Amino acid sequence: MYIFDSVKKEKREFIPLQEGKVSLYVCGPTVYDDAHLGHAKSALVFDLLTRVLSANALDVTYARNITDIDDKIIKKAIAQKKDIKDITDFYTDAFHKEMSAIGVSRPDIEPKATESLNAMFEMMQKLIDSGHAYTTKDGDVYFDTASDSEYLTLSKRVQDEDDRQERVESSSLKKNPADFAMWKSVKDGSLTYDSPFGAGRPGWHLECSAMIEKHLAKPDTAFAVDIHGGGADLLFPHHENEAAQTRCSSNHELANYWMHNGFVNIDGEKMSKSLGNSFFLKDALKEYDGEVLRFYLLSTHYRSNFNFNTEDLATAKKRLDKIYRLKKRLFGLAPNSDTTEFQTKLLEALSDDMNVSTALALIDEMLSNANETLDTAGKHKALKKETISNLAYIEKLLGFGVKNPFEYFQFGMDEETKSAIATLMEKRDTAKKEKNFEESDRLRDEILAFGVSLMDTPAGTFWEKV
RNA sequence: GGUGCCAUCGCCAAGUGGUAAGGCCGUAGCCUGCAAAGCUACUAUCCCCAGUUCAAAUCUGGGUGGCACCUCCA
Repeated sequence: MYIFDSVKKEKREFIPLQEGKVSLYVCGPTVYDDAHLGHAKSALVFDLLTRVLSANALDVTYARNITDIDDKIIKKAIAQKKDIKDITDFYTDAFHKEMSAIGVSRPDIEPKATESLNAMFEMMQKLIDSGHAYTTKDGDVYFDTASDSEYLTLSKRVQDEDDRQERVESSSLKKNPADFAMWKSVKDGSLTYDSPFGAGRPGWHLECSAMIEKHLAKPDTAFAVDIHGGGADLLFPHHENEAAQTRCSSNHELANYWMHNGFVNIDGEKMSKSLGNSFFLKDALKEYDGEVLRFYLLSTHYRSNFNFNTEDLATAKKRLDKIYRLKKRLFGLAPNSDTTEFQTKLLEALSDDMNVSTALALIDEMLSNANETLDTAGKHKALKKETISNLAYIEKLLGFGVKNPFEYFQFGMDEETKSAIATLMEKRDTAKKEKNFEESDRLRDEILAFGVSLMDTPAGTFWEKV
């Protein structure tokens, strides 16, 4: 298994801290709004990673946090006159449902900020005690970046006087403009959390470091976790700050391997809330099967920037369709348990820093071979079983082709339409048997008008939604 | 301004020193009552310039053009 380490900037062979085991931590969503395609991409990438690691006989412990304490949440709660928990519960639930729709499994551990406060307090106290953090007279707690000689080594930034962090966190009580808040005291009372440092709320970076320490870190290893992942934008300042907190409060560095996934852009522009061009997952799921979105978002290498457009999405669907058509041809057969050469190669491709492109090329090749064999020598039972087993392997490893193939091709069609189509198909069948092709073609046109395509096969006639 | 990434067929996209995977689209053919699906065949020398090397899309230098981060952000 090879992983591109985005801090060392090179592909490295993956060697776990503990033999046979992997700890993976990924920065999850802040639950104050609907998930967009970018959240989906990130979740998908690390979902695939866990599958590939597992297929390499590694026992993966995967944690992804839910940030349910945040200024934006508080702001929304005030604006909508709701409880914070109502908002965070709502979006957490929506997130889970949408992730499930694109085939993303739940992580093994899903810590919430609200449930990790004690771990955060502990870490803060350690940092204060060791001189890496300080309290201001306003009651804020800041991380003292000057106290960490390794600060900025992660993102390889150069500290300059024009540091932009100053612009935003302009508290004059900070020792250094680069210092970041671990605890922000709030005086108004209502929407705060109690702590040994007074009422307030934690800084965003703190929760990840604290959760990792609490849920994943082993005391005697050089790194808290094997792999830490997240979106490319998180490298600085988020991961830099996380790394500093962990480094200064424990005896290990944060992660042995860092993985950052590329961005999803729309029409060449970054999708972001401030630009107002977010494409929400829930909207995409109304129009497309979640698995199509999964296939599309995963079809480009995870580190590349991804430019979303519906034409490419349609192309991705066509490719996924081919998997399902083969599945349809072999429907009802049970797989055998042999490991085929195809499966070995597929895993090999994905084990090379998740080279999905090569994997897809292998799949297309397998699909062609199988179809060709089925066209010419349709009776070969062993070959059919082998193909089914290959398809099952693709399902397991990539999550493609997991649905019933007939239902897959009927995505979004209501029962009324389906039965109307069925009626017309019966009539067409009768006309065909009577060799009344004029009538059968007329009926076909009528069926096609429902936005489906029709295919006559030896096993009968099937329709697919276009 | 600082830092970093990228530039491969009409489109999407692998390949990171040994002579360009795959998909979509297109064309031709097989199959089909006709279609659809499936199958077969055909289509690029890798942004530009210079250099290193027996050999470069792949390394180095210089251009040009995109993009990202430096502020909450997947």
